[in-house]
Amino acid sequence: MEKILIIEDNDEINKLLREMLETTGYEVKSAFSGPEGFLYFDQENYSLVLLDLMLPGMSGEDVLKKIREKSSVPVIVISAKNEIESKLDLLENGADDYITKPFDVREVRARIELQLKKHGASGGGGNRIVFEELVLDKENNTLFANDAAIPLTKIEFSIMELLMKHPNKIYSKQELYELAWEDHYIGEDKTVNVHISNMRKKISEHTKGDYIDTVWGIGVRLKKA
Amino acid sequence: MEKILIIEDNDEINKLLREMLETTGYEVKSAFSGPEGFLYFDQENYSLVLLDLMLPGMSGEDVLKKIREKSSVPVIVISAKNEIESKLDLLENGADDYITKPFDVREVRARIELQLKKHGASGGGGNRIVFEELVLDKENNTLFANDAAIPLTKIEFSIMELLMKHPNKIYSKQELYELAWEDHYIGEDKTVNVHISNMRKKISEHTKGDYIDTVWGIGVRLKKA
DNA sequence: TTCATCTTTATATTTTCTTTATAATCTCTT
DNA sequence: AAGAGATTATAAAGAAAATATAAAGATGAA
Repeated sequence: MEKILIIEDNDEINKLLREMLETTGYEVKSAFSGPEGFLYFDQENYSLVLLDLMLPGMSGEDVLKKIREKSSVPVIVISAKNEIESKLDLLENGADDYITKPFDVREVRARIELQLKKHGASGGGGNRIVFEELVLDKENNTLFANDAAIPLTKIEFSIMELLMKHPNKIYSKQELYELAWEDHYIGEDKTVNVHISNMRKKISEHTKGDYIDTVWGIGVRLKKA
Repeated sequence: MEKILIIEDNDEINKLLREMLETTGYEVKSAFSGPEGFLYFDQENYSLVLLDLMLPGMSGEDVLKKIREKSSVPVIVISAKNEIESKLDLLENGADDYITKPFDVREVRARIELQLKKHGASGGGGNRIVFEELVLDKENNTLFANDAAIPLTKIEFSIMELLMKHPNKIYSKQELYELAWEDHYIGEDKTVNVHISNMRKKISEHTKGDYIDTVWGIGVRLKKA
């Protein structure tokens, strides 16, 4: 189901949007400040963001900028009429469309559907998997720990993807090898060990523990730090 | 001076738009039927077209189609609310934006200014995409870095356009090949590499870094220098 | 033809992957 | 609880794969 993130500090407007979108069949998350919105954005994989410009904590412009550092998710800016005219370059800086207050909810819905259609067609839906403070971002081939970007190589990414898709599930080295390499297991588990070791090193530079847990004699899994 | 063509059969709305635009400083031509509008369009070079959907003589959709056979001038569609929802694909078929009736004239003005800005403010032609200090100008097949003009070849332009449309998104060489060449991937990535190499050379003559970032084993993307 | 662009070829460079060697850790037995 | 044997960890070297770039050849339009 399409998930939409609303970042809007006005309670009533937030609720209005939320109800309209839920009725239409979207899953909705509401945030009421800039930092809160960005936090949510980081934790889940949204199909679209509705973003107010005047926000407490962090301005909408800054939220947009931070979102754009990681993702090309469609963002529709909401703002007062007089604001928008001076903010035209927002659309050059990453917003996909804008809507002025006061708005008609049907108008909002139409523009959301348009953006979703556009982005769905061009195949640009960046997938993310989240586990605790780790976010695996397919669009960037990058693992984020808190806000630090940890670039992963192709194989590292494949392994991490498996582990994060099913946290706590134990993968044998044979499974990891066959799934990440898409090849048959020849009895060589040394390679897998080296990759895991390298990842641990990278991850623990940015977090307390590395999240990769060895289950002796069985395999590895993703586990709370 | 920017010339705007209004194609709208309702006398009052036409007049309202016309007066607002003239006050704002545009030169305006009013048409009241589909064929009339297209006739005017053919005779002069407009910077933007405001197009009603319900028109006598020829539907707005058809007018848009005929305009698009000749020109990429920005077109903003105006229509009743209930109409627009079923016409979302209009924007995929050539419209650049839409406005629903009843509208606020300031809203119309803002969207017109946005489109003019996007389309390069001059004449009726090309789009511009901006990323950091890079500006890609569709009209001249040219990339501007700061103010230096970097001429791009056709294929170079296609690749750059893709990269700039979704900064940070990683494109595999296969994607680049298929999208820029509009052809199927035969397993030849060497060509793509050569083009990217050539572009890097051109770009870095005028900037600190080239903005093209290689993600080893995955693809390339546009990234902050 | 001539010019510019595109593709191919060949070689250099860079990054990643695997192997090797050695150290550390765990389990199990006594 | 100590030690053997097996398993895993890590660093570093070597092999393999992917990419960069220059230059030659092919293509196609004016």
